Amino acid sequence: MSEENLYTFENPEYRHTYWHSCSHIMAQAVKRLWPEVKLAIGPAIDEGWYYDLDAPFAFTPEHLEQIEAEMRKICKEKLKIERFELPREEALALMAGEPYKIELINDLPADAVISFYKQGEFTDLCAGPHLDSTGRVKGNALKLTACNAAYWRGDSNRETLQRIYGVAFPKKEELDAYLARIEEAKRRDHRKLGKELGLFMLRDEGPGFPFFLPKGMVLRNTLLEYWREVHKKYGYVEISTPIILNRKLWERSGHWDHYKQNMYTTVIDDEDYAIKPMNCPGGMLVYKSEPHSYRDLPLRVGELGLVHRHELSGALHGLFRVRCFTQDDAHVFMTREQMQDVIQETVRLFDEVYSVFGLSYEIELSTMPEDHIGSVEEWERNQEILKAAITAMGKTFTVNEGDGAFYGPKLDFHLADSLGRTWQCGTIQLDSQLPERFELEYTGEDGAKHRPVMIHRVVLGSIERFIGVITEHFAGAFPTWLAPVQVRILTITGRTDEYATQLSRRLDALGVRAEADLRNEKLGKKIVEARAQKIPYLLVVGDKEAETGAVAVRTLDGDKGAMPFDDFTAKLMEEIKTRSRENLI
RNA sequence: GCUGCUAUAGCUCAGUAGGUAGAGCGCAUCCUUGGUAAGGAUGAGGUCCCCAGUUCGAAUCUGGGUAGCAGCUCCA
Repeated sequence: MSEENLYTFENPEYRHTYWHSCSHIMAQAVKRLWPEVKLAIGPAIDEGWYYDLDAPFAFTPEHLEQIEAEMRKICKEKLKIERFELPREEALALMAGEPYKIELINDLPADAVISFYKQGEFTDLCAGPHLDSTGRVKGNALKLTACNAAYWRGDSNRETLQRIYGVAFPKKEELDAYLARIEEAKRRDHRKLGKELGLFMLRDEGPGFPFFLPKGMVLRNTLLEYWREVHKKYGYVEISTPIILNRKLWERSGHWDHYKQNMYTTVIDDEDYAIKPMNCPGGMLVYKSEPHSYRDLPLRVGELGLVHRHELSGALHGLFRVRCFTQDDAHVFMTREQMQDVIQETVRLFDEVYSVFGLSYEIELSTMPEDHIGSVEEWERNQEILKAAITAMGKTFTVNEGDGAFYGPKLDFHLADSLGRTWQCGTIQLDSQLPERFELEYTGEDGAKHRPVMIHRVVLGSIERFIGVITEHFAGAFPTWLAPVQVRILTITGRTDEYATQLSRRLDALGVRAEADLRNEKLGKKIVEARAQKIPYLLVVGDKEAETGAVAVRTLDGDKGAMPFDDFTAKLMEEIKTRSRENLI
């Protein structure tokens, strides 16, 4: 980066510094207004900053406005921001009234440099860096966006603090653009669209257990039809394993010890059972049900498995976080030599599926967690195989230390939607532990018994979450192949009812999801309602069209004019068949 | 689970200093047959989330639940 660009907002480091200084200005404003408030930490984040505060009252939107006003004053005061360092004892003395800062200082290593930043009457413990003056921040382009709870040091056993979030830009227009983007995201919220489009619902009777409605079910089934097609192509077979299985199985798999807090359990005839939170143990039993040869490997076994997990009530969120969901699971059993090839083949399958939806992704490698089974050497070996496989494909990844499944390391695929937000959907988990626990075997070329290894993998993740993601990604306007209703025929007067019904039947015969709106309503109203339902194709049929066998086509982009019905269907069928994301008409 | 906020018609929301409720959309019926973003009239819909308490009287106040929202923690 050239010298003159260092101090522009495009430079992530400068942006970070700018927001970090904003967090100090906010803390200063809070201390001016309410000196009794204790400061915890206040870093810059991806979009803005926050500061965690311990206040004897709850901050309201009015409080936030007061703080914003004080912040603007501090910007205008153009206070010089200066760094200084202190030995530990003096640092503790300086922060005497701030218990959280004292704790932070006490936790610093003995040889740490303890630095402070001072602006006017306000001084904060901070590693920096910072802007050189509060005057650098444009007071009219900052906004405090929310106030919420956060645990001190992210520990749910410790104090709950109040976290105030803010964001700021060098220009007012940029702040407005940011706020407009937040509004757009709200407009696309799948919970709102799901209700408006009749896709799914949630009831008090089953918190976190979604109901799929007829339209949502069409979407879901269409998605699964595609899933089955792709998996068949990649050599998968499909199975289905029971929802409820005996405790002994879960003890053997390790879930009873490592996952019990999330499992629903029940007693049947005095025996403990668990409702499956994962599909793998059932899959193990299927593998073990018959002998296997090395010639059968890799053996790719898919299962659209319904799992139940007791998630914390506060974690529930529309279809993104539910308590029962269908995983598009699969287990691939293989020899050690096949591991890299299988992983790469799986990534190619992921690429194929995600590209159909126009979703890009980032890969995260999660390594050994504290609560794990298997040796450290085994974990490290498997982590290296995952790294090598994707690196050889020219893909990059970030590392999430200690976030693997209890039985093995994993690659998580975080999908970015059209607003750039990311959601974890796909995952590839490498596992040599379950084959060990279940004593899986195959007969090798040498005639001896060998232990296979396996991957657990999902592409869509949970069908529910994926439907939520694409609902927001497409803002409810699904590509035609996925749309619950693909074509709606709109009549202008009752004179063309018969023609409309006839077209509807012909589309039906072609396998197109079509319906006719014969209601005694104005055309304009029919269009408004069909647009609200995001139906991709509207066919307006009046006397003119009925006479010539034509249809007047309208898409969500507008009026496309009249064309012969057969021309329309030819293009429509092509669009559906190729699963195009663009209208071909 | 934790902190804060919220809960009124199928949906989106008004409202009441405590005296059993309203709009728009939707729905039903009637009139209207209208060419690309909402034609008109009439009508039916509510245990104002649940349970206690205070009160002559609670949808409104208080307490406790439940669910939702924002975030944290946790996660597909």
